[in-house]
Amino acid sequence: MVERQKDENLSAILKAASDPTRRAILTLLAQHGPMKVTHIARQYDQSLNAISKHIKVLETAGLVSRRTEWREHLIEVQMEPLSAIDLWFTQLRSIWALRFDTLEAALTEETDNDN
Amino acid sequence: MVERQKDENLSAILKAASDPTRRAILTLLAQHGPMKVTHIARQYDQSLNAISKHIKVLETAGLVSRRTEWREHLIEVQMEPLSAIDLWFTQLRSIWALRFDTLEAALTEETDNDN
DNA sequence: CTATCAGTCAACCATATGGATGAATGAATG
DNA sequence: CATTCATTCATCCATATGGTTGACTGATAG
Repeated sequence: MVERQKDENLSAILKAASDPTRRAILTLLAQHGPMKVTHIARQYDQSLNAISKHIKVLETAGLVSRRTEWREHLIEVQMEPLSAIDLWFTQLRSIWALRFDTLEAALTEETDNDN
Repeated sequence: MVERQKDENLSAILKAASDPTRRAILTLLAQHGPMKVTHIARQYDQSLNAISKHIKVLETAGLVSRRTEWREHLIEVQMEPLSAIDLWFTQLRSIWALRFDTLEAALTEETDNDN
């Protein structure tokens, strides 16, 4: 099913976002707009290669896109996939809320009790 | 500063949430309410120890709390810390939106002033 | 007294991750 | 032709992660 796929995507997105450097890159891109890899790398005191790898992780997760203009790669943040996190959170919260409704109903009915 | 602390928290939360098994545990707890470790473990075909470790990760991230009643540990989901993710996302999005405003402003100004 | 039970702790293992360094690529420029 | 430039690829390294199995703990049931 698509479910499994979605779950893997979500894992990738969350994992990609769980690194401080990568979050910083996303923020940077959000404020600066599309940037070259070198330009991004210059902002941090990590090697260009390290940044290049981080970008690839973000790209695999769909959090950034790459427009390659010969040797210059323009990296751009992609907000949309991040909403998968939002969706998951909302779902979880509604499951949680639902439980309270049921609990409340059970309490008012005062019928069952099995621990 | 507190900023650094918050950032580390966020990293921990996102990383904790990035594992499918751990997300499943959160969902389970959200619908069932507080559960014993053994009870949780019985739902998955991983060893009790593996689940115990997952729970500890969730606990460190603040995503679940533990009420120890002698040898029985009651694990309960904590929704509140998850909103840190929401907050981050919202901030990122607003930074992003801001850039568009500025860009738009710059463009209108440019058309006013130039040529 | 011994077995049982709920959990953690302690090793151990394979693989993933984040980082560094040193190629290699291939157009453009001198 | 040699250099420069922007990036990735290939290694290599240390540490983190997810999992397993096997003690250990300490009250209670038999």
